[in-house]
Formats: sequence, structure tokens, C-alpha cells
Amino acid sequence: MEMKKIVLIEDDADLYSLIQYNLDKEGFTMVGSQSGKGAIELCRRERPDLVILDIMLPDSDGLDICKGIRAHPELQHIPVIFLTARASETDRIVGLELGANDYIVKPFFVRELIARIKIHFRGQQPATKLLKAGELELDRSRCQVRLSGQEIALTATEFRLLEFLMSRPGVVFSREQLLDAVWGHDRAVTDRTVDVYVLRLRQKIEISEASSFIRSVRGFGYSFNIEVPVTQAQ
Amino acid sequence: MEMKKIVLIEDDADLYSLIQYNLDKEGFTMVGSQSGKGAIELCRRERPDLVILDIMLPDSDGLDICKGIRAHPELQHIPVIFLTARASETDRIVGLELGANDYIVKPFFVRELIARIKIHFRGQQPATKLLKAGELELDRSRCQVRLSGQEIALTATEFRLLEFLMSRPGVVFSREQLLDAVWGHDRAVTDRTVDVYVLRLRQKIEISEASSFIRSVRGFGYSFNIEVPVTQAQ
DNA sequence: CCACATCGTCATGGTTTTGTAATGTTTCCT
DNA sequence: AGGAAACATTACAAAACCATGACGATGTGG
Repeated sequence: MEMKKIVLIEDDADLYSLIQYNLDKEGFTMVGSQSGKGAIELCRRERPDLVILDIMLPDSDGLDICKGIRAHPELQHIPVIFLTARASETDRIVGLELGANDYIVKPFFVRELIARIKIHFRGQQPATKLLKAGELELDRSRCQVRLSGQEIALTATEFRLLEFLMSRPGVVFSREQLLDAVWGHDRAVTDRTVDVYVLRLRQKIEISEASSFIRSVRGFGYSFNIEVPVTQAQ
Repeated sequence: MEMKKIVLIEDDADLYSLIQYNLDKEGFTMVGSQSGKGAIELCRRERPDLVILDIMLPDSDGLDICKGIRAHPELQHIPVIFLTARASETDRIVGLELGANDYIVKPFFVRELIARIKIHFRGQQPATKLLKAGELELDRSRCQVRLSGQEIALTATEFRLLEFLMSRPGVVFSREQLLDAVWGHDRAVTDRTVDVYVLRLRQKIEISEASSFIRSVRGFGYSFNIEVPVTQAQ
């Protein structure tokens, strides 16, 4: 997961640094303000992946800020977590119905805040599951392989074999293991078959004679090369 | 918004009916069980849009059910809300980190539960009511398809199949997946059927022989072409 | 109750893929 | 070097895969 950026608006200095410390420890980038003024501008400038918002601020209302975020076409998709001491039913409802994505009542456990933050980052995995190795790209969801941007036509078995090898680059697999993984456990296939498929793959995705994506490891099996082969120099 | 379906697993009869009443009032479809046994099967059958899960059940553990849902490839995207009396820090963290999307501690306000449910349905609206690919347009709200501006008459099944494929252009789906998505989970349909429908779709929406909107991916299934087919040359 | 549209299945045939056996080549050991 | 084992290649027949046309069942509106 790339580094996620979080904006924190919280006037209580102690709580501010506590959260800052913990977000930092978790590997998030944090920018923030202890005042509600200019919060929208801060978000427009920083384009965070998530906003943590105290509702009761001395100079402005967190609810208004949330409303502002939701009204802004560029920001409206950003998840907002409210943080507040108000625990009454209507307060909560108003917050949630106003467009907040979560609502945490003070005092709270920091680890819970972190866990709830992570929920919003979960599930939005990259649309395409892409395996890369130098010029070679394998797109799982499209069942497609490209070499230097150009599509390479592979058969189903070839694709699955390459996918398996690429998903664990450098690891050497015996023919036995490859048969289990690619052909299935109830296979009825000779292990020489693997050789043939490696050959077919090589003929399709090999660039030069010198460097090979698939490495034969005599006496053991095959592995996907980590030393990324290159066409020219790099 | 179409009718959303919610599965509720809660052993306390009073709470069960309270929630049932309120979900019903809000216009949600609810199915549920007062036992944890068979919860996964229930979800597989019903394919709900959200699951509300009590953690402490007399016959099984809500955490395990959640784990089961997250482990099932067809169910793992479904939001899970935990409902529980356990308020300790570790309980909450475990619940959230296990894959739950929300965690509500009893006793709670029903309106808050409703508000939190709605959060999960918000924003996941298909942003595009209108799917486009070159000359081909699919209007979800009107159940209408146009090719070069001219309306094409599709049957219900043809429409759903095309809609599903177009909604994730480029992604390859197995016949199995297409049957699940288009025909439903309680299907009693051969997977050869998909071939026939693809054929029928092609006959109706295909422009030329060279370029095709629906791509056959031998050994895997079908996908909607991203390379937008063109009437003329490129 | 008939005409018509839709649905799902089946059988067919052409094409691609697959697995194996046979043969050639490299590597390694003595 | 000689030979054996491991790997690379080639060629080919069997199997799998998909497109297609036809058909019966079911449902629906007139």
C-alpha cells in the first residue's frame, strides 16, 4: 500500500500530538491544524485520503467543515471520521447523516481509531492485479501478458504457469510443485510436460538469447528470474 | 436506490425483532437467523449487500463467521457490522482487524445503526448510469441499449449479461462467475448457456467481423473489449 | 387458445490446445 | 574423454474448447 495521507483537525493539543504520533508510527503521512479555519483550503491543497475531524472547535463547527467537504466536487469522496465528546443520540445521527463515514466518541482507544482508519483504506485495492518484471507485465484480471507494451498471446496453461512463477520471483519450484500448482492436485500429467510449457513460454516472452525470464535450475526445477532481463542497457 | 438486502445474525429475540422492524421501516429487505449455524450458507444463498453479526452467539462465534465471509471469494466484499456487548479495547480491535467494517457496542441507538448501515451503501452507487464504449451505449435506468444512436432490442438476460460485462471492461470472467452474477446463485443452468447468450449478444451488437465488443478468452471465459471497436479504420 | 418471444439445452464441426514420445543437446561426474 | 542424467526441441495425435444452428419447454399478450 502506498503512503496514505491524512488530515487531522483537532484543537486539543494533547490529543493532536497523540494522534500525530500514532499515525506516524503506522506509516501514514499526516498534516493538520488545531483550528477549524482554513480546513477546507487545507484539504484542497493536500488532497488527503482521509480526514479526521473534531466536531467542537473553538472557532468553527466540524459539522460545517464536513458539509463543506461534501459540497466540494473534488473532495466529496474523501472519507471523514468525526471525533467528539458529544455522545447523545441526535449528535451521532446528525454527524453520520451529514456525510461522515465514521463517528468516534471520546474518550476512545487509539488503536480503535487506527483500526477504523484502516477500514477505509481496505478494499479499495488496485483495480488491476498486475505483476511486473522489467518489460514484462502480467495482468491477472485481464488474463493478458504484455512485453514492452505489446500484447503476447498465451494459452490458458501457459498463462497460469507464468502467473505462478512470476508471483514468487526467484523461488525455485520443482516440476512436482509446478504440476500441483498449475495443473491441479488431481493431475494426470507427466513431469516432462513442464519442460515443454517452459519452452513454449520462453519462445513467446524471451527477448534475447542472453537473458531469460525463466531460469532452469538443473536438478531442482525452474524459477522466475529476479535479475530483470533488459533489452538494451538501462 | 434499489432495495438493499441485509442479513442479520442475532440470537436475542427482542433485539432481532427490533432490528427487523426498523430495517423493514427503512425499506431494506432482511433475512436472518437467530443462530450462527449455517450463517455462511445463508449468505451464499442470499448474497446480501450487508451483514449484521452478533459476536456472542450461543452456538458459534461471530468472529468465525466473519472470518468465513472474508475467506469466501464471492462474499468477501460484503460489509460486515459487528454488534456486541463486549466493549474492551482488544475485543474491538480484534473485530475490526478481522475484517469487520464497523463495530457497534450494545446498548446502541437504533437510529445510529441505521445511519451506519446507510454509510456503507452510500457512495457505492454505480457512478455511471450510462455505460459507454465507442458507439455502444447502455442506459441502466432505462434498460436500453443503443448502437450508433439506434436502439437495440435485447432480452432481459441479454441485457444483464451485457451490463455486467460492460461495467468492468477488460476484466475476464469465467462462465461460472457470469452465471453467478447474471443468472443468480440458485441457478440451475449449464455453463454452455453462457456461450449461447454471448452469441446472441454478438449477433445484435456486433458491427463488423473484425472487431468485436465481447472477447472470448480461450480457457478462461469472456470479457468486454477495452480496445473500442471502430466502424471505420483506426 | 393461439402466436410469439424467451429461455436453456443439445449436438455438430472446426480450431486450438494439450500432453507425450521421440530425438537432439547440454551439463556434470568419473 | 566417455557416459549418464538432466534439460531442450520437435512433431503429432488426442482432447478440450468454442461458435453455431436447431429444438423443445415455458411463459405471455392478444
